[in-house]
Amino acid sequence: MVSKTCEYAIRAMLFVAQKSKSKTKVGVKQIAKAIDSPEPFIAKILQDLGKKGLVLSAKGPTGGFYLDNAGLKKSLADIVNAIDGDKLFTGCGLGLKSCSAKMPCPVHDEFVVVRKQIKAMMQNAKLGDYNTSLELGEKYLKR
Amino acid sequence: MVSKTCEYAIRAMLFVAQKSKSKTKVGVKQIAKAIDSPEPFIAKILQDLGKKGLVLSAKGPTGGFYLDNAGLKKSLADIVNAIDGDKLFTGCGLGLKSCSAKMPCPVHDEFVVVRKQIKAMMQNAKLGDYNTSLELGEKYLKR
DNA sequence: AAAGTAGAAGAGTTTAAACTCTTTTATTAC
DNA sequence: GTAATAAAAGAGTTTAAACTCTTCTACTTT
Repeated sequence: MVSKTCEYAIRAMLFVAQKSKSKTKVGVKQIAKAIDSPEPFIAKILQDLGKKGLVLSAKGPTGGFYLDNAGLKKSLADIVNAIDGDKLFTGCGLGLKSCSAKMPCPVHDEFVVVRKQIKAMMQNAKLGDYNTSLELGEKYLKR
Repeated sequence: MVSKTCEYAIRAMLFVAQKSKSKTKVGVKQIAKAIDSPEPFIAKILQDLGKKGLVLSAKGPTGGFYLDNAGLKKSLADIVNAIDGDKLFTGCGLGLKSCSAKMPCPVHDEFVVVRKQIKAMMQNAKLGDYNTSLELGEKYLKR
């Protein structure tokens, strides 16, 4: 559905979101541990997301990654778009370049419906929405 | 959503299905041309599908791949399952191994809904269902 | 039976995603 | 201002998916 890179990105961002609620910045090491991912790899991903304005960071001691209130309102769709592009939301289900309403692949209509639902679901899911359930230990970011 | 291999597989099978309606067997060369895919690669894929009982084949002159009536009733879900496995239908949206109702990732519930829809859509889409629209040139398998 | 066609099988190459390592630069605490 | 800390940046490696090539085997037509 989404790339592995994107999966790591979402999990990392959900963790950063959780910590940002209490104004805490988190380092790469802490994030990697929390989501069980290769440390240098998640560093790369977060740098990329930082460049694209989806996460804030501070260097030096007490530094780390964090989100402001605007950042907490970003959606999963924003992350997916930043990492994987909009292929998931708009691409053809059978990989055809020119697939469209005018020149549809056999399953075009069916896929349009499903893709719309995926997009809506991901646009509706905001990074800040999961803080409480993560805090309560009802939801997990690793294993 | 599905692997490129799987996209080729579905397109090839839809083409074979179309030709099988008129009891015609089609060779790899013809299939590759019809769906615009690398010929040796689609050969591999079809061999694999043949081994798994999803397509029939005959060697020698006038040979090729074809489907019987049972084969025409196979669904896209069957193809996806044979090539990509059931990851798309049952895997975790964030890549967690142990994600389940008991130990859910943050987006578990949302993904369960969407996956169910994808599965239903693909189970409902049978290989033989598209013969007429392909014949009429309303739907396309390449470009 | 011979010739030609077509799939089967296995090994091999290419490419892109996934992941790692090293060096640099910025910031803060002391 | 110095030392420690943490992210930024770039280059490099590994792995798996995507794709290719060659040889073999089976079948059908003449």
